[in-house]
Formats: sequence, structure tokens, C-alpha cells
Amino acid sequence: MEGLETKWQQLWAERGTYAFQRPASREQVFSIDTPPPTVSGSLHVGHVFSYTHTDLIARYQRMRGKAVFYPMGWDDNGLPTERRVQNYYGVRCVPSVPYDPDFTPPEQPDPKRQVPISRQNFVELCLQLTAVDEQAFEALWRTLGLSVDWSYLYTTISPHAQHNAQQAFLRNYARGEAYMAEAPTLWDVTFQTAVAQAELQDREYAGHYYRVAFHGPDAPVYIETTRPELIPAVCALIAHPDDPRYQPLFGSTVKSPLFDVEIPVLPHFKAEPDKGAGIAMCCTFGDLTDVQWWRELQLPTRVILGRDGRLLAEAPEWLANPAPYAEMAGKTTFSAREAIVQLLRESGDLDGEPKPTMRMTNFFEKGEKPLEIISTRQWYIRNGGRDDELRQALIARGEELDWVPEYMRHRYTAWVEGLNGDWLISRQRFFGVPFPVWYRLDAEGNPDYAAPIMADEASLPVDPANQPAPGFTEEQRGVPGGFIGDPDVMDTWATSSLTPQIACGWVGDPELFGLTFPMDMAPQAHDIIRTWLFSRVVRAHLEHGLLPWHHAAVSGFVVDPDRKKMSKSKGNVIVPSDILDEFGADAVRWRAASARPGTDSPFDKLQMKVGRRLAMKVLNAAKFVLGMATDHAAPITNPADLSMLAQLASVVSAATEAFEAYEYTDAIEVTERFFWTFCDDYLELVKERAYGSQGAAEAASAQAALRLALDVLLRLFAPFLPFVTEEVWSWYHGEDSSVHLAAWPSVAELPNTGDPVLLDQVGEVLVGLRGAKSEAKVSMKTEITAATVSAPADALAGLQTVTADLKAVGRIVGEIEWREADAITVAAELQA
RNA sequence: GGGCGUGUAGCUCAGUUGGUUAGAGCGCCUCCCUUACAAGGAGGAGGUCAUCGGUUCGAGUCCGUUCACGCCCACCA
Repeated sequence: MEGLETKWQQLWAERGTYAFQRPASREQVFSIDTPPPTVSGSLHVGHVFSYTHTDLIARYQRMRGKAVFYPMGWDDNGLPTERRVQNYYGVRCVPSVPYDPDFTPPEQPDPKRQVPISRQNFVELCLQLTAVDEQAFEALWRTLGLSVDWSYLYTTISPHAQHNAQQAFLRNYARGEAYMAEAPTLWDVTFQTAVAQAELQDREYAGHYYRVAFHGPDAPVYIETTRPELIPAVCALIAHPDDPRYQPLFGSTVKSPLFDVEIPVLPHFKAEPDKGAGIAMCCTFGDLTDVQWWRELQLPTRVILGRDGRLLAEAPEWLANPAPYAEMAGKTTFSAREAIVQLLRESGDLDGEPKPTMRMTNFFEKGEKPLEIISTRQWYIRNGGRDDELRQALIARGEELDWVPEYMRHRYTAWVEGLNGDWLISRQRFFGVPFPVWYRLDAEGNPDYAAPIMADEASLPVDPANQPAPGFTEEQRGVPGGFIGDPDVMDTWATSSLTPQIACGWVGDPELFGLTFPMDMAPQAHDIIRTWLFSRVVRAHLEHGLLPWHHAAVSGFVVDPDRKKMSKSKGNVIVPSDILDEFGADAVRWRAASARPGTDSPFDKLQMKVGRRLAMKVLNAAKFVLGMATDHAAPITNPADLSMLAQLASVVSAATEAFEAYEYTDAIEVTERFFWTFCDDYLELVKERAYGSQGAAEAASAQAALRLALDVLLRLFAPFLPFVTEEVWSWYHGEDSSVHLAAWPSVAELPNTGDPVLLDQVGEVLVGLRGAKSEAKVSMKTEITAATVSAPADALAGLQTVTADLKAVGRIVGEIEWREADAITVAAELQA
């Protein structure tokens, strides 16, 4: 088995075995929207499993005669790549730094002192590093035997992908589906970028409740807050309209502690009487409820937090008493909190001691500090989050889609129903697709955001940082009366939401697009339904009025033996190349195939061994079958042969039915079960006859049946064990033949006159014969001097037709005595 | 708090529309170098089908309850 991966991946590449040949019509194509892995990360066993699942379907469809469009993509665009480049080279992007064509990164990257470099230098390093990563990824996929057509490889940062992303964006804008807005936005202070709802993660975060007095006309009003540093930003106190404790205060004002700002006390149903003090301080902005209050109660905007997560250096003008602010100015929220708590203590406005609490807070999934809410100008795409008609239309798309497994549909619906805003696609980062947008500068040099200049579709892809706006020259950049380019890039999802369009040639290849879009199948893991799956539905719905594919196939995760998610920090990650080296690709694929769609699967290295044994068994069984000179046209007449082939026919039906339902697990299960019985019982039973012990005609029947069964089995196994089946196939088919291009087996190839039950009954007799020897602890070669087989009348008749085979396999030297009974049992006397 | 899923042998999992004695592989025990295969083969032990209740002649399977676990979402003063 050694070396099969190397040999065949090379031959397949040379022969173009998996090349997509464009057929005449869409019906002849099966197209797959392969998930483009993030190349800045590393591939783990979960990837290996889920990509294998896709490949199983691809190979099955190819054998069914479909032209399979199975491209690979690399997601090399966006923040993960930036982070990796920063760490790998010890650099950071500072857009104001000029381009240095001769820049070389430091030899020893110092994470504490990252070298500031220009945006262009930074992007070049990103491209350089991703190219290296992508080679390693491709090598792994080839070793695993993915039947990808590598000539259709795409990357999400390529000019082609940028063209798609910009073109789709321009069209969204033209139809009013993309828009720019200044609005409170979830903001990561570490990366200094806006973050979308889909990228949020809840995490526990330690904090304290502080009970703080606001000064009412008669008595203090106590609120409880976990974020006292935001007191300068308070614009209202809010209680529930039905709360009798606060009803008398509605409409009046209180003064904030330390700063003496007049704060209105207002009612709103969203306030919860049993939470904290029952009255909340609303500031701009502490959390998403604040945003809702601010919007619905039309409160003033009082911003004190900068984009870097620090309090603004200048004291805000609305503070009646600005003096205490000096203690907080310019500090991080954490330090500002310490400072103000000290001040509140001194002024007597802190009631009692802070109470420790663990609270759930929104984090950027890749970030380490809690998200802030900061008002910024951003680009959005409508996704139904603020528009019920669109929301209903997208929910209907989810209903229209075929889900494997079916219940994953609910996750989609729940996510769309829970959206609370449009899709924020702009990021204040560098390595991504730029917005094809410029802004005019007025006479004072202020940008006119109300009337952006959009690029012409014919000019795509463009980079407004390097190319002037239409109708302007580069000299007019940044000068009054001139223009500036939009500084932001699109989030990765804004590009990867278009993978069907990018892969299928929406831009530049209308013929391919017509043949492959909408695609047949979208494979992905279940964690990504809310992000990638949903965003592709949004884009295809808006652009084409269609679903981007017909089937969504959802894989589970590979989890560690304790059913915990594998993660680097736990040190329980299995390196895919290690298990591929140790057990071989076929064995790993076999294990992957036994993980059902949508179901998490615990990783157990021992199970790979079983897959390896199966692959080895295929080789050995084939060696035996092909070792005999076979007359292919010989009539198959022996009842045992016909019984075996009748069983195989039902295996073919079952496996086909399973694959049609994307249930590859059932297909391998039924095939494998048959194969082991085939080897252990049938093959042993007919061995001597096949060698000629019962004459030429009987031998020919066995040999023809063996050859036919092998040929069908190889094709049934081919999607699962592509290397070993191809190896065996090559032993007796022509040089140019590939099992992977052979026709999927059909029942019509097999004789239908056999009694499938006979072989099972033979199996029971064999167990009896072997059991007798096993119990006596003697070799299977030991002769049986006298045997009695008891069986029901109908079984007896069948068994008697294979008496010669039974005698041969059991080494029965005398005659078999047949007796009628309720069940099949065997009694045997062994040679002393 | 809402939703989805899962609970069958020590482990990983099958179990069709309810129908004799609940299956497979791994692991374990015993044995066997047998001419396709010792990186193999044969045989064996091992289960109150999470709980309680209901429907039925009959329930692992259908209905309800409870418990446990996992995931998604919401909340987060």
C-alpha cells in the first residue's frame, strides 16, 4: 500500500482524470461550491473529514456520468491573513508610510516592535505568505485524494475575486441594497475595525456592580452599573413605565454625580424592574439596548470613547463640571473605571462596596477585549435585519433549499428571524477588497459622503487608493475641490459570499456560468450557517433572484475523545499529515465516511487502523481473484455464485439510493458489510472449486462470478478508497482506464436468478463447522470425519445444492447427514 | 429564557412503515502460520435500548413526562 498516494495523485494530474469537461447542457453538470479554507489558519482533522464528505459525493456523481465542476478556493483575504503576516514578519501596516520597493522584513521578528510599513508593502507580504501556505494546503488535498479540478482554483484576494466583489457591490448600490450610514457600530478596539453581527461571540467577563447616586431634587436616585466610566456619557435614566418606584420621576431631571449634567428620567418598556436597581443609565453607548433607547427616545449623542478604546483627551463640552474628567482623559476604559470609582468614593456617590459579577459580553470572535459601540460611517448591505419583506423572502429561500440533514434548516430560519440590523461589510483594515468608491472634497477639503463617486463596471477591479476617481487626476487627490478614495476594505464575508459567482465565472465566462450556476451542492460545517451560507443566499437572492445552490450539505465537527471541540490551546489537535502518513489516505477517508452529515464525531486514532485493514483486504482479495485465468463469458450457474451476486445486486441498489440522498455513510456501510461476508464466507466457500476441484465448468462459474463481483465492488468502493481501487483497477484494465471514470454499477449488470438467502444459510453452516474446530482448539485444516447439518426443509434443499463446496471448505471427508429442524445447526466429529 | 439535536455493549455507531431470541466494528478473552491476506483468520463473553407513564395483542421504534449531554440563538443596568 505504500506509495499509492504519490503514484496516483501524480498520474491523475497528468491524465487530467478530474478535469471538468464542459458538456452541452446544465443537466449534465454537477457543480459544487467548495468552501475555500482560510489559508492563514491550519487544516485540522475536521477539515479532512468534511472535505472528504464532499469528495465522496463528487466521485459518485462523476461515476454517474455527470461532468463534475469541483473547484477549490483559498480564502486568503482579510483579517486572519493580516494577523498572521504581522506575527510572521514582525511588521504592521501604517497607511501613511510611503511605499518602499526594496523593503525586506526583519530577520528576527520582534512582536514588541513591529516595523511600520506601507499598505502596499503590507499587501505584498500578505500575498507572499499566502502563496506559501496555499502550496501546503494543495499538497494535503492532493494526498487526501480530493478529485478537484485544480485548473479552476481561485483565491479570494485575486483580481478576479475583487472584480466580482466590486461588481456585485456596485450593483447592490445601484439597486439601493448597499448603502452608507453613520451609525453606532460594534467596534473592536484592538483591531480598530467595525465588526458584523455574525462575527460576535458571547464570553464571560469578570466585572463589578457599582451602586451610584444620581442627584434628584429631593433624594438621590441610585442606579447600578458595571461601567461607571461611562457616566460622563449618560444621556438619560430609564425605568419601566409601570414601575411605581420611578413613575413620579418621569419627566423630571436629575444631576449626574461628579459632572453635574442634567439628565432626564424617562420611561421605556425595555427597562426591566427586577434588574439591578430597576432603573438604568443610558449612555452613548454601553450596549445595544442603549442604542435602541437612544434611537427611540431621540436622546443626544454623547461620545466619550475613541476608536482606540480610550476616553477622549478633551473634556466633553456638555459636562457642567468638567474638572473630574481630567482624571479619566486619555485612559483605557479599564483605567478610567478605576479612576472614576476612586472619585465616586471620595464624593460619597458610591453606595456600598462594588459587588463582583460575571457577565456575558459581546466579543469579536477573533478579539480579546470586549466590543465597544462607536458611531462611525460604514457600508451596509440589506439582509432583512431591518426590513420584514426582505427577511420573509430570505426565510422562504431557506425553505426552498434542500438541507442535509433536514433539521439544519431550523438554524438558518432562527438566525434570519433574529437579525437585528443590516449586514455591515466595511472594515477599517488593509488586506481586502477596496470599495470602488471615491468622495469629492469641497472647497474646505471636507469629503462629501452624501454623493459618492462610484467606479464604472468596465474599470474593475480598481483600487481607489492608487487610482484617481473618474473625471479627476491623481494630482487632485486630497486637495480641496479634488477627491479622496474610500479608505476601507470589504470584510472577507463580502467576498466569500460570492464564491458561487467567483467560481462559476459570473464575471468573464458566461458559458461556464450558464453550465454551473445555480450550483448543485454547498458543503459546509454547521457553525457557518449564519455566516457563509446565509450571506451567499443573500447575495444570490439580491443579484439573481435565485438560490445559489439546490442542496446544502452540512458536516459535523471532529471532536476529541471527550467530545470537546479540538483547539490549539487544549493541545488536542491532530495534525492531518501525521495520520495520512501513518494510515494512508484511504484509511482516513474510510473513517471520515463513517461520520454522518451534521453529526459531531469523536476522533479515535485506532479506528483508522480498521480503514487501513479494509484497503489492504481489497488489495489481497483482488490479488486472489485476478490470479485466476477467467473466461468472462463463462455461464454463472452454481447456486452459491448466483446467490452471492443476488446479494450484491441489492447492495448496489442500497448504495445508490444512499448516495442519491447524500447519505454516504449508509453507502459505505452496506458495501463494506457485503465485502467482509464476501471475503470470509463466499470466497472461502468457492476457493477450491475456483481452483478446479469440481471440474472446469464449475470452476468457470466461480471464476466469472468472482471477477464480476470484484469489478462491481471496486466501483462501489471507488469514492471511498480512491487509491487502492484505482491500483487494482489498473491491474486488469487498460492503461487509460480509471475506475473513477467508470460507470457506477447497476443492478442490470448482475444476474437476477439467484436466491440471496442461500449464502446467509451457508454462512450459518460455516459458523457451525468453524465453531466446532474453534471450540476444540484445533486448526481449521483439521478434517471432519462426520457432519450433521440440521435445517428447516426449504433451507435444506438449498444447502444440498452446494454440498461439494461445503465439504471442501469444512474439510469434511465423509458424507454430510441432512436433518430437518427448526433452526440451522451443525454437529461435527473431528479427526483425532 | 427560546430553538435544534442526542442518549442502544467498556468505546464508536446501525436498527426501515411498531412484529420471533436487539446488530456491526473497535477493545477484551480463547484458539489457529490455512497456498489472497499474521499490518491476518476463526470462535466467544458482554446490553433492564437514559427515566417514568401511556397507546397497542405486541414498543428500542409511536405519544407524553422527567433527567443528562451537546450545539445554535437571545439576555447581559
